[in-house]
Parts: sequence; structure tokens; C-alpha cells
Amino acid sequence: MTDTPKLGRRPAGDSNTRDAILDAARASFASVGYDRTSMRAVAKAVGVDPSLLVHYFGTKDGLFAESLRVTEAAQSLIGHVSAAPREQWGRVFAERMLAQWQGGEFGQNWLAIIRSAASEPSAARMVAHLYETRFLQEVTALDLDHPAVRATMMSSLVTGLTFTGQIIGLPGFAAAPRDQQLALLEAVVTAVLTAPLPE
Amino acid sequence: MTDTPKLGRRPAGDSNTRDAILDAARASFASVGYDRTSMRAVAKAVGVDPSLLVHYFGTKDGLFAESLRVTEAAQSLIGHVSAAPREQWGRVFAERMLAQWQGGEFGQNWLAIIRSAASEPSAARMVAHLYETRFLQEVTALDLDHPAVRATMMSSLVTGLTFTGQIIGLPGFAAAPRDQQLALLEAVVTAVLTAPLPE
DNA sequence: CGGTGAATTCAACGCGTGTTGAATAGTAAT
DNA sequence: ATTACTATTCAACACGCGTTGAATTCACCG
Repeated sequence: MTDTPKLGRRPAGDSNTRDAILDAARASFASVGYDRTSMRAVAKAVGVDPSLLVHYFGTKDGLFAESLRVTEAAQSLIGHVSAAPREQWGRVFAERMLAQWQGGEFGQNWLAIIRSAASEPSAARMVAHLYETRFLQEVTALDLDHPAVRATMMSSLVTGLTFTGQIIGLPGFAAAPRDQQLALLEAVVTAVLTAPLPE
Repeated sequence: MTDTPKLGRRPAGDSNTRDAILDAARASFASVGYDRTSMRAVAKAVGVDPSLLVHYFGTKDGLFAESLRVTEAAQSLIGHVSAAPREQWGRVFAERMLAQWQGGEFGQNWLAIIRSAASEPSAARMVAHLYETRFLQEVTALDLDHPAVRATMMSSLVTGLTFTGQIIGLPGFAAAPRDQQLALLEAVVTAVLTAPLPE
């Protein structure tokens, strides 16, 4: 019988506990949000002592920030929208919204941030930053009038879709066939980009 | 010196404590959400003992439900959208969204619900119910194809605008002049209602 | 082989929470 | 006056939370 000690460092084979913690934390933030995620629960999910989390990340906010840090990276691999011809802007934006912002790695992080932003200010700041890099900059590059109003509207679009679909669970949009989603979203985005605005 | 007793019922003049509690609760739910609203804090804001809240409302969920109950009433006083000619539907919807859903009594309740829905399921259920009575029914009455997809998109619109404007604090849309907001929103809503959908 | 540092657990502290049960002081009806 | 009821406070419980500090075991470098 090998006597396995409870205390102290684990032997050999890199279990990569740190990453496991980050994964579990991300999952919890995405499904119940910041406030209802407890370090104790995350620790238990990984099978580890709570104080190991504070050893690695210092504080709960630290864990939150670290687990969602990569969200900044994985930038728009698809390339900038302004590279496409003007009459395809709507479709390119719509496709990206459907493909990148819901589901996948980025989609889970985005959900975690949105779920937490309602009460945790640091998460709200993340949303503001994503708005600037993902929408304000892109829309500004299109050289339209009143870019801030239009960019905020686009941001509201993906925020609202995530909220109603993933958090509220309205089936209306999520259950529709892909081409319907795409057609409607393209029409809406095109309206946001092309609507004539006063002043 | 009148000896004012600490304990027991307060004499005479109806202070209407119950309503004061509901107001304070609503305000707190709107500004910090369900999780970060504590009965103790609400009680202190009213100048009352925490156990008075449980005497009146039983539980925290009870207080939440009760304080946001009137949200159902105060229905669309403006009348149904289907009463307007087809080419004005977009504008009527847009005006209502701007006037009714942000600011005012209904707007505060709506904000409280959205802020709480991210983590509290009972709040999410309220959103689902508002979606049905305020959007699904109205859009269905317009006799368009695929009403559920369109209604969900409209619901996402107001949800997203509230979220980005009130919770994240993006100034892009909120700071724009009223007529710009209206013009953009009308264009978007019109697109949602008129975009041709496959199948 | 000895020592430094990293990974990990343990036990505990202090705090804020929602909720409970009993007590008290007024009001209204008999 | 007695009764019943409502409004209100008080003191306390049990619990879960984030965090702390010390202890222990392993890996690695000289």
C-alpha cells in the first residue's frame, strides 16, 4: 500500500492545477456570475483547497481578472471589416457576431463578463473596453458620421442578443435557423451603419 | 420630556412604512442588483428593523417580487402599435422605447429587473414575461412572418440599450441628441419588422 | 546531500448574511 | 375593560463567505 500523504506538494506528473482552476472559475462565472461564484465552490470543483486559489491569484477579483484575461487577445482574426466592400459590411459584421460572440471560447468569456457586469464594476469596465476595441475602433475606421452612436448601437445589439438568448433563455432568436438569424441580423446592422442621422 | 419608547408600535400618524420599504428596495435593486441588495441595508435606509421586512414580505424574494409587482400594470397606455399605419410602426415602437423604457417609474423597475436577472432566476422570469406581453403579443398582432424571431430581436434591442447605457455606462447613445437616437432606433426597428426572412 | 523555493493543505478568524422567536406598544372592536 | 390584532424592535442563531498564517511535502539546483 502506497501511503498517499494529504499535505504538501503533489508528486511528479504535471497536473497543471492552475489552469484547471482558471477553467473551473471561467465556467462558474459564465453560469452563475461573479457574486454567486464562490472560491470555495471553484476549489471544490477542482478538488483543491480554497487557499490555493488565493495563493495563485491573491483575491477573488484577481481570479476573475486572470480567468478572463485572454479575452482581450484572440482579436478579430477575421480581419478588419473596412477591408470588405461597403455593401458587404452588414453581412461581415453579422457573420462575425454569430460566429464569434456566441459559443466557442470567446463566447463563454463574453457570457461570463456580461453575467457579472450587472453587479461587479470591474466586469463592466471589461465590457467598456471590449466596446472600444471591437466596435468603436472598427466603426470609426469605416469613416461614417456619428461613429459613437452607431458603435454603441452595435454593442447593444450583441449585448442584448447574449442577454436574451443565454441569460433569459428566450428561444425566439436562438432556435431560429442560421440563415434567418443571419438575414435579420444583417438587415439590422446595415440599418445601424447606413441610417441617415440628423445634425 | 416626552419619553419615546423604542419598542412596539409607533403612535398615530400613518407613516406608511410599508411603501417606504418598497421604494427603498426598488431603488437598491435598480442600483446594485438583487445579490448586493441586503435586507439590512434596505431596513437601515428606511430607519427600521430588518425583521420588519420579513414580517411584511416573508423573504428576500418576496420583497423583490412585491417591489416590482406593479411593473406588470401600467401597461401600454399609448395604445397598440397595430392601430397605427404600417409605415409608422417603426417610429411608434422607437418612441415608446425611448419614452417608456428608460427613465420614469417603469424605467427604474426595468433597470432593477435587468440588473438582477443576470444572477437571480426569478428576475429572469420577469423579463421573459415582459417579453411576451410587450413584444411577442404586439408583434404577432402585426401579422408578420416569423413573429418570434422579430419580437426577440426587438426585446434584445431594449435590453441591450438599457444594459450598455445604464449598467455599462457607454455614453455613445445616451449622450446623443434625442432626434439622433430616435432616427437611428426607428431605422433599426423598421429593419427588424420589414427585413425579408428565408423559409 | 543540503538548501531554497514552489505547491499544497489545515485550521481558524471575523464578518455579513437571511431568518427566527419572543417581547412590547399602540389601535380597534366588543 | 377586555380582547384581538397589527406594527415594531430586540437579541440571537446558523451559515457561508473571503482571507490569513502556519505547516508539510515535493522538485530542483548547487
